[in-house]
Amino acid sequence: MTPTRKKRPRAPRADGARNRELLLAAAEAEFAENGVGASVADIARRAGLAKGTFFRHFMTKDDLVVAIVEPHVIALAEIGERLASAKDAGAALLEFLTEAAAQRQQRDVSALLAATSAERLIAVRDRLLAAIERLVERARAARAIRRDVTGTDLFLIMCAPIHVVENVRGADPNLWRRYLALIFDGLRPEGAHALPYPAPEL
Amino acid sequence: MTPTRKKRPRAPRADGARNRELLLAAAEAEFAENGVGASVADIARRAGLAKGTFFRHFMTKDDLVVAIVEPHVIALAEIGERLASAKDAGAALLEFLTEAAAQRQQRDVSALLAATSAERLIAVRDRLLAAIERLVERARAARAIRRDVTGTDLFLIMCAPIHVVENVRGADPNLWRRYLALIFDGLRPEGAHALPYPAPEL
Amino acid sequence: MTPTRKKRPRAPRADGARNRELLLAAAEAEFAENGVGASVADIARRAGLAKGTFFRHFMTKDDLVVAIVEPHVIALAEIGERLASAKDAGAALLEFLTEAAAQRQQRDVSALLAATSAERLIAVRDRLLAAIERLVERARAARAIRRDVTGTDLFLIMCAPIHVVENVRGADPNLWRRYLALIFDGLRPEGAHALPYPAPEL
Amino acid sequence: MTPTRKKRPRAPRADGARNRELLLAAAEAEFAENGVGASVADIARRAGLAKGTFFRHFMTKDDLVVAIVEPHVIALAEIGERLASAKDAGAALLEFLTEAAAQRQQRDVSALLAATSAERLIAVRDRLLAAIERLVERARAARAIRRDVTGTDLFLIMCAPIHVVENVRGADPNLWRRYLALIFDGLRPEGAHALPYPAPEL
DNA sequence: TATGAATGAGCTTTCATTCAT
DNA sequence: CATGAATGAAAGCTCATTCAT
Repeated sequence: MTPTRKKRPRAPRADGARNRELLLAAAEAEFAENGVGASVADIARRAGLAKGTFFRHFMTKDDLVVAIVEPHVIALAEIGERLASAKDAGAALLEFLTEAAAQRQQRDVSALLAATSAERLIAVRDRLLAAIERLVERARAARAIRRDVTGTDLFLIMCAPIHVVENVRGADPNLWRRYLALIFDGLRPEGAHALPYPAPEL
Repeated sequence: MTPTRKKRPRAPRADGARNRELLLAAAEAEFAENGVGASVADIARRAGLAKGTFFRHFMTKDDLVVAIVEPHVIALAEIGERLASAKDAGAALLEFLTEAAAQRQQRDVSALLAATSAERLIAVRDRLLAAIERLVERARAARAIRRDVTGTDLFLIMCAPIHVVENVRGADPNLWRRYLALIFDGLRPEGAHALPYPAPEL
Repeated sequence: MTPTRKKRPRAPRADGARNRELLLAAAEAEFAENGVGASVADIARRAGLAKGTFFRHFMTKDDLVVAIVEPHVIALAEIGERLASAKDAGAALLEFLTEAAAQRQQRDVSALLAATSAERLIAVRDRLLAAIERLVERARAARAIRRDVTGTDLFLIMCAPIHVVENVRGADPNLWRRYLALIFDGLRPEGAHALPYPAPEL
Repeated sequence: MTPTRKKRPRAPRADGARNRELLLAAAEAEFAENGVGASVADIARRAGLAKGTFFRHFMTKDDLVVAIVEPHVIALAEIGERLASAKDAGAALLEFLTEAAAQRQQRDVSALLAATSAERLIAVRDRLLAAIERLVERARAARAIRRDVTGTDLFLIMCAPIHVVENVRGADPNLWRRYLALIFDGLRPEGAHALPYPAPEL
């Protein structure tokens, strides 16, 4: 009595929301392996869905990129917001940067972010920026970091540890921690030299 | 066999060497704007030449990438080699990094380097690496930088200032100097903290 | 990322299997007229389909050639196998050759066969070869053909009647029958002269 | 005092006629190796000349093909004409066919011939045809061949031995002699069966 | 709603042909 | 006259996107 309409097995009554997740997961994996150039066809296949289904969930490939980046940015903002009430402001900032880098072991948010005309991402970016700003202010007040670095500086430098390591083939997947430590030492007040050029606005 | 008909008046016959430069310049501009994915057609158009002309000068698109990157790397290596005999080893290293970043305002050597199956680039990369190694050793001996950073570290971190600034629209074209200064402060012995993970080999 | 704009109204959606046939037919016609060099674009146009559709059905132009040749070869092998049990072994061989030539009025299997890196065709070719071998043996045993011709000889000579006639413009489409008869007379025992060079192996 | 106008050595005062020969030889070699698809650039390079020079001597690539085929056809016609006065008419015809096949060990005249819109070749073809006609008549009169084969038949069948062997990789370069013998046996009066379809006109 | 066949612009590359030098 | 740089029309193939089913 269970009607079988299709010749081949289909995903067992997969509702829309589930498929969207499937696609996002597949895309994230595919982007990690092959970069943002990964084809929609490959993503759909990896998700076990048809190309048409992809375009039901994301009007363009660009939308997918946004949909991937956005929650990462939000998650990061939330981490920042949570750490804003930590006792040790310096440690909080370091932890934030660590989380930021750890989140995208794979391909970089900033790369994806650059791959899109991200009108929509600006809102969440600003939320992240605000969170970082707060962390930086507290760390500065606690003399944990030098006076002359701003939230924007941190926002920009946040991805550097991953970038630095990006093209090293066969490197330890935690290698970025080395460069985060190195860069973080540059943020400390000890041995700070005056910076040329003021911090930018975004 | 396959006849080719003409439509537009012929270009006024330019000198070959000049056209090669035109193409390199166009490619550099196009890569800067649209990444390495920029199409040969666009590059040729920007150079005011036909697609066929492109392939007279570069057998493959890959060859173009090599042709763009190689002299940059060589020039950098030469700068490094020259600075190896400077009196102030710390200042020499800083100057090297400054030159390195200044050279490619645009898209990054390391990205281009990654975009090619660069058998031929490995040779020049190793020359660059050797030059950096020397600068680092001398700076370390002069206590201008911390003991625990290696030439490889410098090689990897060298492009970071540009990367950091890459996606800031409408920023001061010298903004990277701010981040170079910040990162360089992290290399100094003062306030250095132990680094997790050893430096990688290339 | 790269948007695609539409211009002409969409084709009225045809069934996939049907389009594959359309493409095969178009290709066969195009190959017959212009040789294997005929372009994919022309084949698609002749089939009333877009280029992209071609590559959905045949991953490579080579695959198309295989797809065209293979069933012909198989059909021929089957004819040969069927005729192996005929009473008159000499008549059977002649009939086989007649069918072989009749099948490809157009461009030649052997030419197409040569145009491809036909890993996959070798299997069917061997099956055909085996069938021919059997026919030849029986005909030889029945003294219907001379002792010194082999299956390989027949395989090679099989296409000659078509070849001979290939470039005669405006000829009777059955003209090849004349040359098949002529060639077949050369295979008979009567008036056979010794052959220089042994038959080749394939 | 010997004026040196050029930077690089040039062909030592090569006059036009010589270059034409160079190009023809190069083309013949190139066609033999790579088929008629061989590129003008490769032919010119092999001749040690520039592409421009090629087009001074042959207005189109097609003209080259004609220029290559024509002398072959003429040579063949001359052989035929010479053999027309041989004593043994049957042997003369066989020798003619042998020479015909031997001449183009490499790529086939008929293939080249098919590759061109050979208005110009028709004249020489007719001369060849006439020569063959004479040979056939004499052979027929001498009862060396069957009554029902014509000069046109011979003209058409002339290339078959080469064709048959064309796609056999790694075969003895004289293998065609086997098939010429086989086919020639079919032309003999002994054991001749009636032919369906009359001989064509050209 | 999900599917996947169809689409066509675009990609890199080749090559006959032209023409400034 | 010879040269070889320049041209641009294909060619084979990919891929985001559309839409009939």
